[in-house]
Amino acid sequence: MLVSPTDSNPSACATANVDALDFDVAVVAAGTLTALADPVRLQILDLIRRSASGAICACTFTEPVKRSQPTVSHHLKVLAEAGLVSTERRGRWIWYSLSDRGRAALGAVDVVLSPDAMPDHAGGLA
Amino acid sequence: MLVSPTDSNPSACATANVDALDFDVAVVAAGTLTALADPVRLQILDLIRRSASGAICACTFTEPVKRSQPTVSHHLKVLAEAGLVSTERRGRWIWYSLSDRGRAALGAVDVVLSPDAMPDHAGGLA
DNA sequence: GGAATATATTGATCTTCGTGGATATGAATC
DNA sequence: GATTCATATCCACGAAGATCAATATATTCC
Repeated sequence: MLVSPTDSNPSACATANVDALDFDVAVVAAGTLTALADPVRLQILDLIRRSASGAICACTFTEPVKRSQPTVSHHLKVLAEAGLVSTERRGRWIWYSLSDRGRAALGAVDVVLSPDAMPDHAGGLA
Repeated sequence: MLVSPTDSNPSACATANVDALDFDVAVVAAGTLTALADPVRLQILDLIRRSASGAICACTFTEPVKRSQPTVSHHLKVLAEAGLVSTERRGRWIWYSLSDRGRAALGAVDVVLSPDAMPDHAGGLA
């Protein structure tokens, strides 16, 4: 617990007697957040979530997100490496769906952007 | 809604008839997530949350996060510009506390890293 | 006012990342 | 096997960010 002598000695700064969150744990968390922290990837995740069957073939993304095929492929790889999406081959195409972590992460993003937390915006991502 | 002809014509790829999430909205969301997506900043936010009074003076961070004073100042600025922390001058020092958005965001990070969403880790940040 | 000190800014370096053209890989169809 | 096509990889470039030494700014105390 941190020392916070606000009353006894208001002019003195508190000394930290607490260790910070373990750096390696923080790195893992930051890694997942980095995978989420890109507008195109958020668009991709949102497209998957709003899909009828819960899965979308990779070829579907380029048009709505207005990015080239290599760029989309790159973003899909980042999302897959972060464990946010899973893939399944169907014939000639590869279909992407949200993993459990991806669903939880997207829900968390909604919380961060909810009206309560963000008065200047309406609703979450959708 | 996306077209997903899995049964009627399994060999054909679905055509997207849906617009992606508005790019500007996605940029705002990604901005908040970018502010969160750094291990040192997660450590800082966690230190504030675990503090006794809910506020910590800036001078407290350098030691536990093992970064220089300018680096800590930079991270605090990023967090403040993202609206995740708020500041208050107390005499010679500046105290940082979590804003409502910051509290919500940290809670969301916990969700993302919860055992359910992340089987290979125990508990959230704390 | 001047010294001391807490915090912010500047400048520079190094790394990471988003992007797309060109190309490679791989699976399916004929 | 050859062709077709969906996806991935390679390569290069520009932008953004993390870091810290040096310095500036600002506030308090004497």
